[in-house]
Amino acid sequence: MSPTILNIALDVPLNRTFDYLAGDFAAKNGSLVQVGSRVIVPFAGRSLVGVVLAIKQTSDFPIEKLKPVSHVFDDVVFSDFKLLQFCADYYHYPLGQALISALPLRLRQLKPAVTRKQFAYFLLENASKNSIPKRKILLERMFDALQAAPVLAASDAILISANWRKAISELKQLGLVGEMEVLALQKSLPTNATEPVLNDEQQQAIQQVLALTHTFKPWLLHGITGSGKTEVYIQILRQILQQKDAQVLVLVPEINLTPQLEARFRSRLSQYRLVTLHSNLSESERLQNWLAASTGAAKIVIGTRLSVFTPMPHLKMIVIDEEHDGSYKQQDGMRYHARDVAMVRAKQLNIPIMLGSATPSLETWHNSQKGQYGLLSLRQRAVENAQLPNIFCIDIAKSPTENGLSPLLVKALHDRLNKKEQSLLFLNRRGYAPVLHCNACQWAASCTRCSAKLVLHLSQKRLKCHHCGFEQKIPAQCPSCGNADIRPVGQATQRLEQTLQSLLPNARIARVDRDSMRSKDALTDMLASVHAGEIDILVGTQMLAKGHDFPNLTLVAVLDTDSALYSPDFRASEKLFAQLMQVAGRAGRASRPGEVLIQTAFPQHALFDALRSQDYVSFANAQLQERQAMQFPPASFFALLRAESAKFNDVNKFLHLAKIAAQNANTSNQNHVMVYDIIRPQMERLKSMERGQLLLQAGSRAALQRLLKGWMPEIKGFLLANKVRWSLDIDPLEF
DNA sequence: AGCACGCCGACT
DNA sequence: GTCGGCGTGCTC
Repeated sequence: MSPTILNIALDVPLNRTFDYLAGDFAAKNGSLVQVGSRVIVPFAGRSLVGVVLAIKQTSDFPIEKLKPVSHVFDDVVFSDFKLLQFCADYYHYPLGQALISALPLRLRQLKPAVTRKQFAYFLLENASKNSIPKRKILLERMFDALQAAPVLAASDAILISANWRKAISELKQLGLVGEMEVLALQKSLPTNATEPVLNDEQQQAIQQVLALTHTFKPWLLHGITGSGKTEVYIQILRQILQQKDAQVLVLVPEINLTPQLEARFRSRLSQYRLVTLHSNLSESERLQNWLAASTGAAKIVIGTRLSVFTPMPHLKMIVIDEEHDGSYKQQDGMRYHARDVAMVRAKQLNIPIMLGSATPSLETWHNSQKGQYGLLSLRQRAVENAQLPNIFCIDIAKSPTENGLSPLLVKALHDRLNKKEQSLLFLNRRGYAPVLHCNACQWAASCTRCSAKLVLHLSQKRLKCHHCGFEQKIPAQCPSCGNADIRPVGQATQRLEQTLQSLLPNARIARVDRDSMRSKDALTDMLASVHAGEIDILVGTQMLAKGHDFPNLTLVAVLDTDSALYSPDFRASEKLFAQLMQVAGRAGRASRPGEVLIQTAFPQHALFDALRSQDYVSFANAQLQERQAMQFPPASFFALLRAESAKFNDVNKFLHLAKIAAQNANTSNQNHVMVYDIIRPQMERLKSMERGQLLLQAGSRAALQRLLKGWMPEIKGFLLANKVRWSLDIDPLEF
């Protein structure tokens, strides 16, 4: 009788899978090993975790050389390979690596996944606080908490003390506390489900989507900030979830998974078990939630990009909020785009998918214009009385800035201060000044490891590289010529804060950037004090652009946009427009009209025209025409081969070989793939690595993929392929 | 990727 | 004499 052979995917950078003997783990009566089982196998002298792809009787490899698997776990069955197989092919990444890295960390380890049961605790009858020994303050505090709440969940107990587990077990030993098992992370939220009144557009959108729920159908929900997109998602999903066992997946950008959003879904869809999957979870929470999704127990999964791969046996709809957001693109390893992967998943499962945005990516807009996606527009603000902000440009040629601020802007800030309204200043650069410059010899402090200038951080009296973390003391004189007159040049948030404080000494100013918001709760605390009206002027970076609503905020100023207007990156205006729309949405969300002031040297730029009228559609259509004329995405498709090494010479040689191979493949396949010259990215050197890249462009995905199919193995065969670090980026966002 | 196997320089 | 440097080559 032929032995049972397991085809297994392993986390190794090889484009193949491996066969093992099932040995003692072969299916007997009940099947012990199944497709999707997690296993441990011996591999090149070590033990690795693998996933069983197939069970079969034959192998292409000599059977006598096959080794038996060392262990088969029964903790998880991950048999949903179709999506990852597609990704492995499309992104040219080894299936095993794609598959294993889609698992929670706990499942990549050589240990069984322990799913700790969750308990809730309660005081036993007649429990008396007097039974607690003296000086056991923690026990007393825990007792008080238990007295206040009927049952205390682990998630509540941890708020009292990190040592809650020990305290609870002591209380149990004292006979004061009992425990009961509860469903993991079933937070009990009060259901204050007041149904908002929907406007016509929202109702129509919901009706249209619900008319086609059992087939693959992509929708673009295009709605300005405050138009009530979330409400549309919720009401659609509520209907979808009424199907038996149905599950839904909601993808959000990294920063958008705020407790508010989670709370809103929880309270409005409280009858369905909801789990989240994002980077702030502990590994054990992530495992619990992932397992809850993969067994079908969790009905709603809200997660960031990686959760697009979460197995969900009864997935019935996918929603992608803020679909244009760059954080959906994985920037290392398998460089997938979660929005695109979600689209494939929806197609494979034959279910609807909805992309929501105020400023859709041009790729998505293009698809909606072609009729491939159904377009649902929300043009009205759902928030009562809310008005669109007025957007003005301040021409810095006519009103020159002093320390980064034009007099017109300062006056506007004064006005708000007098009216006791809040203002927000955006400057996407943290630190004190972006450059430290010598007036005598034009020297500027730069990083030795990166091709970047060091940023001056005056508060810490240090120069820092924002790319590699390099730091040094501020030199007393110019290291190049000895001149003592070296000065900070340009504006960054710390300096802006300082300037504002001296111009407006009575204003209460707060700065929000990565430096000032180091600690875990700093941002939350800051947002609370803004809401409480304790802040007049906020100065901040990107961090402030998203999600936060300040009802009393009536002025938003944007200080430095011009570098993006004429950037070599063809996506720069798309990104800038989206960012400015988002920022503008921060102003005047309540009944007060907002004002947005943009300091620029190019007030006549077409981008600002579209922005002033909040006219995404004409902006997007104009951009699409430009892209069409230039044959840039979405009018064409890119693949980018990146390489880096300590010596640029190696990078160059590697890319040169790759280029020749691509050209040859092109002619022999009669392909029409454009192979560009080797170029260096804007950041030529990063962390002491010299970088280079080779761009391929084609009129269709198929043509590009045809070339890549033969090209990739060829590249892997180059001797230099092991000397330089390289990666392939399909549909790259950054160059 | 790792880890083993392999062939040449300075150490208890 | 051996410990260990990291070059190349294979992993079911």
